Amino acid sequence: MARRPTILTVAEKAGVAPSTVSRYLNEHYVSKEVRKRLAEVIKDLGYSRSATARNLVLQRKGCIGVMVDSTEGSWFNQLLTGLEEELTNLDTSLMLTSLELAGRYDPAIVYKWIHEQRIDGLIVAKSQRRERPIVQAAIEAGIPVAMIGPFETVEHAQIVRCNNIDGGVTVANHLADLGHKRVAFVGGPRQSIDTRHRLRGLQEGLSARGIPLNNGLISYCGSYEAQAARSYAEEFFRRPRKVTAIVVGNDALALGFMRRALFLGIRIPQDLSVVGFDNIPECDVMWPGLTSMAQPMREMGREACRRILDVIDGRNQSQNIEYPMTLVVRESTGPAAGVSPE
Amino acid sequence: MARRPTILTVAEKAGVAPSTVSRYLNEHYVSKEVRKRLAEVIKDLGYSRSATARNLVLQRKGCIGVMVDSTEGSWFNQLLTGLEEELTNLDTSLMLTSLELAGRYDPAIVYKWIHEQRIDGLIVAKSQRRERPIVQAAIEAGIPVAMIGPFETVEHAQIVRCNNIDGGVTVANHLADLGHKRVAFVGGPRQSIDTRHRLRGLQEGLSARGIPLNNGLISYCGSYEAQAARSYAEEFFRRPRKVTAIVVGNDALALGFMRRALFLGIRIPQDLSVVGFDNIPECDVMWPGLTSMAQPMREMGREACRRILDVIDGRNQSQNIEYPMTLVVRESTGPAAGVSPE
DNA sequence: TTGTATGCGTTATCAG
DNA sequence: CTGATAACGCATACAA
Repeated sequence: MARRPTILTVAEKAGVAPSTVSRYLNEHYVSKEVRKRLAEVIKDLGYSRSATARNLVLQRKGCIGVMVDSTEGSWFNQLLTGLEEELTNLDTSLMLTSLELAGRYDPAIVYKWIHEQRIDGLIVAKSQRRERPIVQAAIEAGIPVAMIGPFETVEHAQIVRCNNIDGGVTVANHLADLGHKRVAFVGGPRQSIDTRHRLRGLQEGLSARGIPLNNGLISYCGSYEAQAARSYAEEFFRRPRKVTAIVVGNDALALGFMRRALFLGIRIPQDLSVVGFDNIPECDVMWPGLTSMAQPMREMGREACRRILDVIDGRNQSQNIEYPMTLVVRESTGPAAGVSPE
Repeated sequence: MARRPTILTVAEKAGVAPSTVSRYLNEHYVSKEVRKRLAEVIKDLGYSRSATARNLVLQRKGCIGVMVDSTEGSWFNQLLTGLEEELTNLDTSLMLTSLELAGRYDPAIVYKWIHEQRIDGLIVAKSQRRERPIVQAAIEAGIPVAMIGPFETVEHAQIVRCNNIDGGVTVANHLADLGHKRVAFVGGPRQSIDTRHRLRGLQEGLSARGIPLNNGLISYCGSYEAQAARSYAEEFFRRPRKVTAIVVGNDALALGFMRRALFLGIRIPQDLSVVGFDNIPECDVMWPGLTSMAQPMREMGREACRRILDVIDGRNQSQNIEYPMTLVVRESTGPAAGVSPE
């Protein structure tokens, strides 16, 4: 098999210097004729430049790292689609790690990436507070960082998130429109910025419609794991509460909650309407389907990539961006009827 | 910020030649004393070798491509975890593409990878027949290929799959143990090797227990999309069929089937037991949970990586490997009671 | 506008 | 066993 053509092969065949070819490739100044000739030769030869060599001289890795709590869960899946789309365009590869690979929390891999300079940038998906030191380390090492839906805001990092407050308001209006007067909220971790914003929006929205959401109706699961919501549901249905709808911190929790509710024979939405956040694909798997506020995960993933690469290429970039959420109505919400659970 | 140390820095500080350091790094012959000295210097300096430079001289890319029908769906998610674990160890990055990114079928990206020599190896997850030309192109280009659960067998590729026949037998026994005498099967595409093997195992297993599974009880959805199973369920429940259990080609289909069944008011498993294959996480989201035959996706992903890299490194590798499946019993299967649906 | 020369950090070949 | 030296394929400063 013949060796694949290099920049020298092209230069020779076109009768120009290698550096001219390089300039052409990088869209620097080249005379019109030469440009045309090169275009032809390159097509003839089927030439394409070596990313490896290019990265070597540019001191790059051609690879960005993606760090996530857990790759399980569809939240990440959708994000990945966006990353994939953008990185493929940009001819950059990916290193992936979930921090809970071996079942326990182990950020060592990411530290290794940082120290060994394996990555050109770091994307942190849904970070928690405990990941803060890693993010700091990356920033201090000069590695551009983008955070998607972070637990808390971080300086010197690109932040990509949703407008969870508006999302909460939208949910409030949806429920109010259906005639609900007594609504409960159960969040994930109490400190989670997402949970807090969603709650705040919900409160504002309900309040504007004359519906109170006082502390007695607010509680937290302590985590975003479905299991936590199942336990919570157990307790929720044990003691009678006069609510006709419940808003849950995210879909994973909402689905866990619903599952237990169905197990207990609760009818959804006749006895209780349920709303989640994130619009993960599982919302559609369940019967009844879960009404949810969607994040444009795919677009957010793409944006995070673009920003990272902008920073790498020296194009500066504003720090924050917020996407709107959109309501996806399914079967888990319906008109308020009786008071439930009884 | 100081430039990071290179092999030259190390060589100088240790008073040896760069080539000696290289040999040390690659575990070639080096005297004991020198080895010890180098170990120290390297630790002192915090040196780590540049993957880019190494790849350049070794004519590698340090990246393997992963191609999948669709990254949506948890089947892939679990696989990814395995890939991630192994690639991180091996210091190799990833390029990912689903063939249906833009909603339509577009294998152009993979052809580009192959042509531009962007990847050292290709992992094909759950290929369909239409992907055959791409796989062939990769093989002809000399790129090692590993296929996970392929639609059909391919020469010169590493094949990693499950023993679906035994899996079918296990399902048969599970249902027979529960007292089911009339069992139906609904597969994905009729030609899918997975569907065929699962059916064959099921037939063998049932037959051994004296339960017939004749053609009248066998049908196909034509695809592995949940939507297809919903339509199928619609029809299935329209005309009375005297079966107490149904085995579905995979979990995505089984969940779609169940969803429609629940919508129609069928009680699972009292009226009908349902079994799927793959054990995707959604099995646990649903109520009732779906009984399913699990594939060790994570391990299969790791194995595929290892094989690819073995081939790259010149270590030959046998071609096929088959993993056992394990039964995960949830709530969707129960004792055969009446005859359903009525 | 284009060509020349040099370096990016490794590995491999071949003497010593 | 170890040390020079030549690639690997490209980008850039500088000279022309």
